[in-house]
Amino acid sequence: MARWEPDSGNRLAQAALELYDEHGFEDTTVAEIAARAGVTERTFFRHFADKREVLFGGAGMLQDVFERAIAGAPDDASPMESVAVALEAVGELFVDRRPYARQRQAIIMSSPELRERELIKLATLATALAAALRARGLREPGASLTAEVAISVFRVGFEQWVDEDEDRELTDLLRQSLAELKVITAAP
Amino acid sequence: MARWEPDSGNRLAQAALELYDEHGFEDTTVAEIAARAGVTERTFFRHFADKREVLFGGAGMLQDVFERAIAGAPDDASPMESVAVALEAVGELFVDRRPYARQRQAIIMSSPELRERELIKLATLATALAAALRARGLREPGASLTAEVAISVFRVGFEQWVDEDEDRELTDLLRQSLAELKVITAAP
DNA sequence: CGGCGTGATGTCAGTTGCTGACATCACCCT
DNA sequence: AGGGTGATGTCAGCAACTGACATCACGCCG
Repeated sequence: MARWEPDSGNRLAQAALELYDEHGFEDTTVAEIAARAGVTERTFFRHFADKREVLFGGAGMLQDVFERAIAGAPDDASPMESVAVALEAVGELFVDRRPYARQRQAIIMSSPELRERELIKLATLATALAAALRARGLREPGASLTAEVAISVFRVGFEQWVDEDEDRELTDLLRQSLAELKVITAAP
Repeated sequence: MARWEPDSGNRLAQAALELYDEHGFEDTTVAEIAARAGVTERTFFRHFADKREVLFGGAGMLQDVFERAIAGAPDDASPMESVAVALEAVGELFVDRRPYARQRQAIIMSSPELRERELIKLATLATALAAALRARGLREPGASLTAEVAISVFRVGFEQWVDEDEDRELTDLLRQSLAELKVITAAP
């Protein structure tokens, strides 16, 4: 018999999500999370760098999909075309995830500390995208600018998807957000 | 005679800047900052919400200039034209400030915690810009998208200005960054 | 089969960021 | 002259995080 229940990392993440939802982020203590997961506070900090990080386990996957899509776009695709390709791929990633995304987003938006963490994750993502675009031959500052813009389009579309009541697909909203951007920047 | 030396807020900000520069952000303690400024730790927290905030006193002014410029742009200016106007105004704000901006930026970039704070300041700024654009009649999601893009252009230009060795004006780099954006989004 | 390294966890003590409650006292206004 | 006020000091305390060391099931190797 195992000395401890397995999967303590996931149990901690689940417990944290529940408690942040029930009592709010600031009013839940790491000790409470650990207790609900059946481990020690120290164990929490062995799995997650800090109290915020426990909500951002999926960031790596998002970045992977984004990077791979950029790298895999047709060789002759323009920067904006490769962004469009990437946004399609990312849209797929969230299919059927709206309830979870909504709960998580509500928690994040309720706490400035968590918003900060979310922002740095997106900024890191933008940095990775810029590198992927440079690998395709795009130069600075165009690469960074394109990457930033891609993230902006993603963010605006994503927030709409999470907030709105209708059941439009994320992919649709991302396409629409991108189209809107082109209209705006094309105007004199 | 005054009971205490005046201007403790500024003294604290100055002491913090020095110490963050000398020993690094993580390795300086609020007690040290307070000691150098000749006050108590408690007084530090009366002036600044936390250890990071002491570096961001200027954020309010930046936001003011941005908002006023958007609001003051010609009535018939397109969204991108009002962004251009705002970037001009903001460029002026930093004239002769490069040494300070450089030192501060080096400190911020050296610490993830400080980068997070910087990002949320820019995000707040973007929110304010979106509101200013809506006040001019622009609708969502165009307003948010335009605001985000304006911040991206600012950020990319600003970082170039801080990093590069030549002595180009911030205004020039912002104009160039904006032009680059238009090229990118205009391509198919 | 038995010892032995290993990895995940527990235990404990300590530092630091940050907060609430209350005291002090120069200054200003009346 | 007296009372109010604002900026500061003092103190106690919680919670986030860290380093050092102990424990012990498991699996490998001889």
